[in-house]
Amino acid sequence: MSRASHRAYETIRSMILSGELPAGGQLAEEALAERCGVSRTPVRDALRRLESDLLVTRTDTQRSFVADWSLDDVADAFELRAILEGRAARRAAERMTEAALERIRAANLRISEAIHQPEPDVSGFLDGNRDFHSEILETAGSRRLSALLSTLIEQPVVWRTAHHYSQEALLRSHSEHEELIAAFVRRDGAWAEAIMAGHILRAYHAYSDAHRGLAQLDSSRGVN
Amino acid sequence: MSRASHRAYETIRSMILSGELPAGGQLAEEALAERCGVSRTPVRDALRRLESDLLVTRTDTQRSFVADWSLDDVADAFELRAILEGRAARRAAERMTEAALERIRAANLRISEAIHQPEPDVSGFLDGNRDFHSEILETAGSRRLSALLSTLIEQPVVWRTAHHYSQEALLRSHSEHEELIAAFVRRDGAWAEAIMAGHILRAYHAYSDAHRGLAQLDSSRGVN
DNA sequence: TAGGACATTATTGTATACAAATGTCTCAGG
DNA sequence: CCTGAGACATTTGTATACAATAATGTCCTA
Repeated sequence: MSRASHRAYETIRSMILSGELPAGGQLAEEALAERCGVSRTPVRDALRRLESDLLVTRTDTQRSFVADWSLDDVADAFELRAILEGRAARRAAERMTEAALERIRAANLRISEAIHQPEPDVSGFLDGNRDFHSEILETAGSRRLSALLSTLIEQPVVWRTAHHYSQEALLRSHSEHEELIAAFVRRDGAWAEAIMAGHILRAYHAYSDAHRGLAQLDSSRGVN
Repeated sequence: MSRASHRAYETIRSMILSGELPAGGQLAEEALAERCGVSRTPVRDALRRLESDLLVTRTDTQRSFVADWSLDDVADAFELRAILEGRAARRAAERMTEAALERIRAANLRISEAIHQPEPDVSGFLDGNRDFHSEILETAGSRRLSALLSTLIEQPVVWRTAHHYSQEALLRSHSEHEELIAAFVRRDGAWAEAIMAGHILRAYHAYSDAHRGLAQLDSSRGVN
């Protein structure tokens, strides 16, 4: 993707993920064009793409809005992710190479370094986590599966909540990754699939707990 | 979607599905614009959309080509479809209403009429089949699941091969639909999921058999 | 003749102008 | 006070011109 178009996509996307553009808010092409410093044409491109990522929705009259993720939608996405990423883990285990295994181990090592600190480095955790999962997806070797999962991984609400995960949840995540690696070492697809599905569903509940906590905080402050 | 843009999408899509635009062939925006009778702008829209449907691929230098589906890609897509559409059937069974059941029965009745003829009406079968599956998807009530499956359902090669299915395969499909309906009547999600997964995988082999037959025919004629 | 620099052509990207559609506000009439 | 028609403002869709980039061809040199 070319310069202006790419910039518009990245800019709008990060504004949505960060919450700078609030859920449910309208996205007018011209306003976005100005904020991105490009013309409407690349903005329209970006909106189409974000729509297929389900980060943006459109009304029947073609107005764009920041997608509003209800708790049910998030649960839905996690459920599908558990199924598909489980399948990816199975395929990855069956096709695992030493080189890929090494990269996966390295990613988990970075996670370990990020979380074993008095004040956990959440961004470091998220980066390592992304690498860990995307290496597995790569090894699974199915373009379709990658395409399907790409719309499920980045969710605005989840992203913003990550900074409130307990250290315990982060440690648990790391140790589940270790178990996954053990399954890869043994090339045991069924095992890898089971662990991965459980891993994702546990992550859902970690999110759900953190989110409930935040919602409570907000309501006691009269926010929202 | 608006007039010109929609027309471009439909036109290009049907040219790809019908094989009028051969797999691997380049898609130049201006040429397509002329054939669709619109300007490049809506054509670009359409290409982006077709790209997210995986009917079109792009090189790293932004040239568009008709996606070339290898046999492995098709197998891959069917495997994912079996998983996801199985899940959809489970959810549909759990949420089934009388009204939806009636629409599903009606779709299968249309299929029955289309195939119980000396010369089966394949287009009628395909239409009824599409309705049957989309009613189930609707009843499943997951926007995400619908979005994921939409990229898996229409595959050019499969589409073109459908006209060579044996009548036996069509009859079998119809009777599997009946069994699915029985699972819906009993609101038995697990049963529905199992039948649906089997149904899709059987459809894959029906395709694969028909395709192999065609390929043999082509090669004996020196085509391709 | 092979290979590489340059010019040429083809193709895509971006900006802009205008058309079409949608949304909003006002105000008259009930 | 409500309602709806119509004018006005806002927003999106489309066409087109031009810029930027990639592909192709040509000619020169070794």
